[in-house]
Amino acid sequence: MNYETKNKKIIIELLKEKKDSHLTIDEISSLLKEKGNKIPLASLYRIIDSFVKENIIRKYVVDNNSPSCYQFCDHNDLHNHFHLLCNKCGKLIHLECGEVNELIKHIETNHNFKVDISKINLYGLCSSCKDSK
Amino acid sequence: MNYETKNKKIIIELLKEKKDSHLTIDEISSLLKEKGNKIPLASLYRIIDSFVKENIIRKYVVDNNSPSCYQFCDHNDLHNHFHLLCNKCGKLIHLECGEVNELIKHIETNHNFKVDISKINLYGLCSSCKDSK
DNA sequence: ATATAATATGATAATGATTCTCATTTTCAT
DNA sequence: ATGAAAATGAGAATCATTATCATATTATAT
Repeated sequence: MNYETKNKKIIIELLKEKKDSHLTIDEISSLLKEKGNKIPLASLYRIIDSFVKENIIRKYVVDNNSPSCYQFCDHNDLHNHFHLLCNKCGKLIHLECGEVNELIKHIETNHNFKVDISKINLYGLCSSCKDSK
Repeated sequence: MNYETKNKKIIIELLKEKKDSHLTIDEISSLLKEKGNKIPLASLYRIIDSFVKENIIRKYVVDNNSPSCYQFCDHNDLHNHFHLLCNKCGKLIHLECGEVNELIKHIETNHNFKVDISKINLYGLCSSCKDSK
């Protein structure tokens, strides 16, 4: 793995520290600035994309004109992680749920398609919007 | 439903005709031009977004910097119908699979979120791309 | 059918996330 | 330590999508 450069180390440190949130590039940039590390956006994108390719960081594509989110990928707890998005209030809900693996396994064996769990976004109504309607 | 305006009728006609492919806004624009209908991009986006909101058209967000795809959504085949999209070759696979209902039911009862099955798109690798890698 | 209110349109500019360029700097293998 | 290879920083460029706003079309009430 390539943790070699100074920037890469700084970034991976931060993302490990914030492993419970999913951050946009801008948020990551701000957090780095707070710690005195000004890394330009272009570099951030480059470095984080390289981590994504190496499966060290996971990328969540929310929608086409909102920024993607990134999160440190602890292989122990992230493999059941996907997202629910409320169509009404826009809330993003992280779901840690093993049930999804049944479906993925089924699709892989019966329909011969390898589903990328990190890209799963299910749309619908969150608890509050469901009731308020 | 609002099929009322001339543009809306033209667009929905085209998308019904092409219901077996998923098209980007640019592709739709070109197809319309070929038929002698020049509808500006801004209008296309507006109209198609309204169809998406009405569940007449389905939107696929492929990745953040590639254009979204749109496809006519026939309510008659929507029961267990959702889509697989290959991240490598871009192929769109229609899947009629009841298994997904287990997951949806689970999420609704255990996580209190009402999933809209018509918006489910799963991303990953299709059979040929899976092997060719 | 006509007048008026409501909504849709078209043209264009603006936005904003992401990517590209390229000269300079840092890293790594020898 | 030295040269090749890769990473960096700064800024501009890209490009899908949205916003703006004056005009045109559609729907509603008389």
